[in-house]
Amino acid sequence: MLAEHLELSQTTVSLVLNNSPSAKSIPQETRNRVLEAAERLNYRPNYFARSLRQNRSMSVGVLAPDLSEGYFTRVMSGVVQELTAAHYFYFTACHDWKRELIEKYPRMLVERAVDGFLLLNTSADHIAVPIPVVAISSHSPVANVTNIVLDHHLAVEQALTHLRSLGHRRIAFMRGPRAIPDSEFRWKAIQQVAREMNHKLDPALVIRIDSAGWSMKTGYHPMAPEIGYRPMQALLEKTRDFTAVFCFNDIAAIGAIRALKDAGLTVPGDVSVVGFDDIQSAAYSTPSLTTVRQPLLKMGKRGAQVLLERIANREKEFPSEIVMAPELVIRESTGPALPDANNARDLGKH
Amino acid sequence: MLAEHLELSQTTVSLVLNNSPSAKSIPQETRNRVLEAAERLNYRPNYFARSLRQNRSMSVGVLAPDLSEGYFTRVMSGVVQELTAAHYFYFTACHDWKRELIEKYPRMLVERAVDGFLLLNTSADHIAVPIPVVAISSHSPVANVTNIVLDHHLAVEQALTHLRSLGHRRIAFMRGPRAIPDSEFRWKAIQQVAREMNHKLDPALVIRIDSAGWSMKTGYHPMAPEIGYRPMQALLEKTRDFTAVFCFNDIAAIGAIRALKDAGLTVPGDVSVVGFDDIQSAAYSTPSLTTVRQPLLKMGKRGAQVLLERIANREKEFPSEIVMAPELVIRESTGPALPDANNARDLGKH
DNA sequence: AGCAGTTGCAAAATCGATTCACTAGCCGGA
DNA sequence: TCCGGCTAGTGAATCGATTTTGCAACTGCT
Repeated sequence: MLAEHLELSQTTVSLVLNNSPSAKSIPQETRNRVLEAAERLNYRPNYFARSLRQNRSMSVGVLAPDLSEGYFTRVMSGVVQELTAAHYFYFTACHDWKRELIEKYPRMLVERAVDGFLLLNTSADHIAVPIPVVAISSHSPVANVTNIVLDHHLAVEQALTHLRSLGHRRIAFMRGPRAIPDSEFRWKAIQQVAREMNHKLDPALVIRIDSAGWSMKTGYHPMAPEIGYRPMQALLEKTRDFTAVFCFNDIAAIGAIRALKDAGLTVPGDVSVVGFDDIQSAAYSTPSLTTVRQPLLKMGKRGAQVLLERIANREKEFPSEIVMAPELVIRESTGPALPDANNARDLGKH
Repeated sequence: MLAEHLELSQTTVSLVLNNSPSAKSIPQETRNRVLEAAERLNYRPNYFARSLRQNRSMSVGVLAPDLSEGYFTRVMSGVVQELTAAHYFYFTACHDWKRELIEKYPRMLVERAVDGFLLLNTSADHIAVPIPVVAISSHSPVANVTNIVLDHHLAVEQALTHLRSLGHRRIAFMRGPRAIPDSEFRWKAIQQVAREMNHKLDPALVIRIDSAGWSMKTGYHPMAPEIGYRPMQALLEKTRDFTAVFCFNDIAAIGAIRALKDAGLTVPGDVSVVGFDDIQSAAYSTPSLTTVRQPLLKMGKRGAQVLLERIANREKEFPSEIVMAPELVIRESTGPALPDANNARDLGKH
């Protein structure tokens, strides 16, 4: 503010520059003088001083497992659109699925005085902060947290309806890693929808991404199709009595397809594969993936919007859950079931 | 600090908590009293007040084109390791190759009082900020900027030596997008190494990622193999008189491979393909990619280290360039050249 | 003229730390 | 005794804004 000492008091300058309502008594001519001087001297208010007084940082913390391409990028691109429009910036912290970091980073960011918190794919259960929180793809009914979730029931319904209408009855299901909040939720939806559709769920056809000594904590990389390759390989060793598989996400689907090919099966000829998310490469892999698209961009935007509203109005009540609709994208990896083709081959081996 | 008014003066408390050297005259017993009270009351110094006084924010700005999986993730994971160890956080800003944003974001972040700047894959040319800057994969000799670069001469040498030792002589080269600083640098290296190795560069076999009305500004997505598919397709329409192609990056290589397959050629049977970067999926695509690995993690770590040093010591002189060594990773996408095989087929068409 | 209400601005408090300048008390040596 | 130096702190300035309070001058109304 020193620069302005040439003319008026700090008060006046502050009122004018912030276009404060109580500055209505200041005549246009004085305003112009101030604005012109600020422009000329390239005046920028000190961020710390302002934040100290107003007690807000105009920034939020984003807590995510990692910076993976598929999920993170897409969601963040929606988030950033909203934040930028509101003149907000964000700190990113990746917890790498480590419990210790999941608890430490929120504390550190609160000390950094972030105005709010955005959780991506991370359970809000163990996060206790005195600021607004919005969790995307988490399902914890925690007080003061708004969850932005996908309608998994609808998602599963779309996938299953598609597969069954192609004649598939023996369908394998791939469950997600325990650490990802959606995993359990998706599985519950699968069970319920199967019941509703009178579809028989065979426990022998259920595989897990993080089974058998393989978990997020040991060398998990979200972009590694390995997460789908291994469980599919394991399944194929036990049985080939299925004509379709519903994968936990697109990366896993790509890995599963490779495992199927390596086992001498064709996709979608012998086995149809459905992915989840619709990441960019889903359209580009061979065969291109039929997949349940999550409106990730929209989820990011909505999440950021709600967070900003919560920040602006800390008293108001906000919904604890906002549900978004998925959309089935049909591409090359699904096709009609060859009736009992696999079954026959399987029997032929005996 | 109010809480501490129970006992001592602000000064004392501050000295003790910061373990300041001038606190040597404070007896251990008093120290303990202060520390114990701070612990008990869960005291956290106000970030703004402290930053205002000390005039540093303990955070840096990261300017990148986008949040793509391949490059960004890998580099940032190195960066974050160093920043976290030094108790720094970072703001991310993605300029999406828009000149306007490339100039705007640095200004905004300087107003946010970041202590330094990290540029990823972004030219430092148009960035004028009064704080330390480290640019990773930029080659602009700008004052006060340290560039962390790859040894492109060595990189090209490794790739070319590999291909030539497999018998390849007719090699196509894919140039990168103009907007990416490495593109021009890589191309210069290719020209020079070719000269040194007596390798004939045929202009008819040089293709560009952003040729023909396709640039970063129109729908570019770093994860879209399309960036390699289109130029390869265009090349194949003109000639098939080549046995290998050296792609600008792995994503483009994956796209190029798909274009080759769609044209009825096999990889590496008919054409060998070399990528660049060694992103995660390079090892998982079919065929797995032979590629020049950039030590991205190390580049990120080194970049962050230098930036932190520059911040800690604003006067000292720092090198304007730090060069890192690449490493050729040989996988399935390259193989021996079939002597004149493609040539023959090409002639056969006439 | 007298009083209320508005206009146009300034002084000073405030936000919560860090840091500079000082001092009271005590001890030891000249 | 007197001075210097050490111990164990304290008081006040400072960082740079925002915000509260105050107040003189003017305007308008009766």
